[in-house]
Amino acid sequence: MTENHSFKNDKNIPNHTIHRLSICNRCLELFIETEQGKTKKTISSTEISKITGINANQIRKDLAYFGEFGKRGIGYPIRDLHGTLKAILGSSRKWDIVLVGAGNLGKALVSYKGFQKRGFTIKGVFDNSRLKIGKRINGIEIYDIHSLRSFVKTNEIKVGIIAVPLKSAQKVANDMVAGGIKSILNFAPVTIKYPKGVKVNTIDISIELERLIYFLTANSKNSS
Amino acid sequence: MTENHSFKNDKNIPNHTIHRLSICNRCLELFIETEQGKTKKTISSTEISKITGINANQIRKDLAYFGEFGKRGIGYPIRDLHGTLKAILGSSRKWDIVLVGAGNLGKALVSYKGFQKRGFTIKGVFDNSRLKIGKRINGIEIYDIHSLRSFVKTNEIKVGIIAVPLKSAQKVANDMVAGGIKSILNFAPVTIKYPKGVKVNTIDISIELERLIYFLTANSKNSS
DNA sequence: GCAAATTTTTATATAATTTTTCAAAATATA
DNA sequence: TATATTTTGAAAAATTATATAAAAATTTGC
Repeated sequence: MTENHSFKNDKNIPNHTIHRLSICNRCLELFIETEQGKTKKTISSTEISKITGINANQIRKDLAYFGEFGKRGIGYPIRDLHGTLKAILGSSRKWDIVLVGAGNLGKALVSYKGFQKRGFTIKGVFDNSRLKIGKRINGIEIYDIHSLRSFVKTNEIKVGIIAVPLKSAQKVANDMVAGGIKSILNFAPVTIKYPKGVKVNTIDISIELERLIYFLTANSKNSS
Repeated sequence: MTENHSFKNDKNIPNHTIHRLSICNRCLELFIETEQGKTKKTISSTEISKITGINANQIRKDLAYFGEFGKRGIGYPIRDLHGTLKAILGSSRKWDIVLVGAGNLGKALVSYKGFQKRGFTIKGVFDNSRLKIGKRINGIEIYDIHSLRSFVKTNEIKVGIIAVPLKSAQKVANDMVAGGIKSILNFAPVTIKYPKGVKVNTIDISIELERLIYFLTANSKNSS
C-alpha cells in the first residue's frame, strides 16, 4: 500500500490554490464513496467543478502547478488524483495536534469526526479552569494550560488550535510558538501576532457573517 | 445619533476587499476600546496595518474603492472611519438570523458573544432531535426543524447558519432558501448547491487545517 | 511667518493571480 | 480512415495585489 505520488513543486504556489485543491480533495473523497464513484475510473475537471463549485479552468490550472495528471479527452484517473492531492496537501501523513480551550467550541472541535478521518489526532486538550482540568471530553483528558508548552515540546507537536476567548488568545499563541508549534488555527476574534516561520489562520465567525451581509446589502442596492 | 456615513459604490468590489475591511472594522472596534484608542482622534493606514496584519497599501486601496476618507499627513479620523466601515459592511443595521443544529457547535455559536455585539441576533435555533426540541440554550428556544421554513418566511429572516452534520446540510440549505434566506454560513464539511441570488460561505475546519499543513510541509521541504 | 522636513494619502506602475481563449491529444463515430 | 466530440494543458487577456512615485497637509526650525 506504499503508493508513490510524485509531483513537482518548483514554483511559488498561491495560497488560494492550496485552499481550492483542499476542497477538491475533500469532494473527491466524498465522491469516491458514492455508488457512482465506486465504479468510475476517471473524472473530468468539469465534473470536479460540479461537485466543488470551483471553476473547471481554475482546477486545471491549480493542478498544473504540480504536474500533468490528466489525459486529454479522458480526464483524471480518480484514485491517482486523490493520492496526488493527498501527497500535495500533506494529508497522507498523520498529524498530532493540541487544542486549547475546553468551552463549547472546544467540545465541538473534539467531537468533530472530520479530524480523525483526515489524519488529525488531538493529543491533548488544555484549559485554565480548575473545574475542567482533569476531566475528559470524548475520552481526551483536559490538562492544565501551564503544561501546554512542555507538552508541545516533548511530543514534538507542530499544529495547534486556539478556541479560547479573545483576551487569552495571544498568550496561548505565544506558549504554542515557544513550544515549537508552527501552524495555528485560531478561532478567537483577534489578530494574532507571530514570528516568521509560523503560520496562523484565523477564523472569525462574525467576519464571515459580515462578508455575507455585504453581498446582501450590495445586491438589494443595485437592483438594476 | 443618526449618523450619515456616505460612500460611493460604483465599481465591482473584490471579494477580498470586503474581507479585509471587515477585519479592519473589527480591529478598529477593539482599538477604540483601548486606553490609547479613547483619546486618539486619527489613525494612519500604517497603524491599522500593525493591528490588523494587513498591508497598509492594501488598506488604503480597499478604502479608496468607496471614497476618500483620509487626510494626507494626518490619517483617517477614527470614529468616522468606523462609522463608514459599518455603513459599507452593512453592520450598522441589525440582522436577525436562524441557527440550525443544536449540537456542540450550535451551542458554541449561540453562546458566542461576538454576535450580539456586532448586530446579529439569533431569533431561533432549530434541530431534528426530539430530545432537544423545546429545550433552551442561552435562553433561546430550540424549535422543530420542520417549522424552519415557515419561521424564516414569517419573520422575514435573510441570514442562516448551518451547524448540522454533513448528510443533512443540503436539505437544511434548501429549506432556508425556500423560506427566503439569502445568506448562509455553512459549517458542514460539504459543498452546498444553491440558486442564483443566494450566497453561501462554507467554513470547513479540516480544510483550514489542511491549508496550514501544506505550508508546514512546503517549508520543511525547501530548506534552501 | 515662511521654507524645509516629515508624514501620509492618492495616483501610477509593476507583479501576481484569475479568467478566458485556443490548440493539441485521445477517443468515439460514421 | 476521416470526422466529430471531449477534455486537457498552455497561452493570452483581464483582474487584483503589491510596490513605487507624486501630491497634500502638517509640523518644525529659523
